[in-house]
Amino acid sequence: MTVMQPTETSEPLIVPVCAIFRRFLKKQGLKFTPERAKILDTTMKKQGVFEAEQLLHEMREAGHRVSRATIYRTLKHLLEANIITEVLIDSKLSHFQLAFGREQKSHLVCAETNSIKEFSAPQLAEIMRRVCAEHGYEPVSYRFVAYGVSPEARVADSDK
Amino acid sequence: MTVMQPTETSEPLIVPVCAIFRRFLKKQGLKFTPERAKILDTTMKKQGVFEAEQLLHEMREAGHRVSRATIYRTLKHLLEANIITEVLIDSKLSHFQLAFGREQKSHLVCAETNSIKEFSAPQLAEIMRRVCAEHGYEPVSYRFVAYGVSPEARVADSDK
DNA sequence: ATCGATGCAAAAACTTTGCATCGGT
DNA sequence: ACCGATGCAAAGTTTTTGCATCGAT
Repeated sequence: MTVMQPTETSEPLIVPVCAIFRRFLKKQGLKFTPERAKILDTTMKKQGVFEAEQLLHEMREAGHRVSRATIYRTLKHLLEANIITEVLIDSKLSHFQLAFGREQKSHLVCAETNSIKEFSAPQLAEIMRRVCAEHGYEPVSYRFVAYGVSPEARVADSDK
Repeated sequence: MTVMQPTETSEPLIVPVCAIFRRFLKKQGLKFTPERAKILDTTMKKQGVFEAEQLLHEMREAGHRVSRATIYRTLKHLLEANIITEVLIDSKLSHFQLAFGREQKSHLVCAETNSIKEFSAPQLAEIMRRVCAEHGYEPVSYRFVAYGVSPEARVADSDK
């Protein structure tokens, strides 16, 4: 699957996410291990969406010895800690993206090629807050994916 | 994926979805079989989101002999025909919901209990159209899920 | 010294596919 | 009659789990 980079580069994180994660773990009575540190580290360098297996392979190529089980287990904690979020791109694969200390990114997916573009729309957070308020919920996060047919796909279509 | 705008009615379905499906199948050179009819039928009676396995078990309990393979294959066609859409509720499971001839429904998910509430927000379609326009995409559909902590979950929390 | 974490491999959960046969069009 | 559809079981993918050992606090 192709992932296009966001057009606007997001500035480096000011927030020490690592400290946030440690605090989260401690609060849950969990431990901060070198494996978790390495996974968080690799995750923080990610642009756009990524998958668990992808992360595993990248880490192994980088020479880090981490098991598949630990990747999955840590990803769950990062999700719980709201450091990453999950996005629905297509069926059956879990796609993650960084969330903490960043503006929430939404995705524009080409309905034909499945290519992914990121975008931001502050209105979305607004809608989340409003809907939560209407139901007495405490807002946490949201996910928005727009599907459309890209110009490239339309060109390809007319070739047929 | 084929393009089909959601209509903006929340009224009961006037459109004979069955005919829509038949037309879709014919256009693709596919056949309308009794199994597909039964699956569509069961699907149309669904409220809220559902899973493939769930559908399979319900159909079997109702005495319909349909194979798991056919369920999955048909669900794909219903997705293609934009009669159902897919929503991300939590990891790893594909959740579907009726889409055709209905206002697009979004979901408010409790971050603690995973309970799901539906809601509508016309602004979302607006955002989809705007983002698509900005990128030269032809709008197809969108998905929005808001996560928050429900009042019930907060009560349960304070019990601890 | 605890008790959670890790790695591994096995298991589970979900989805797809090959193949022989059946049945819409 | 053709060619797609079905059911079944096997295979494929992605994710989880049991268990013995390790290591953070």
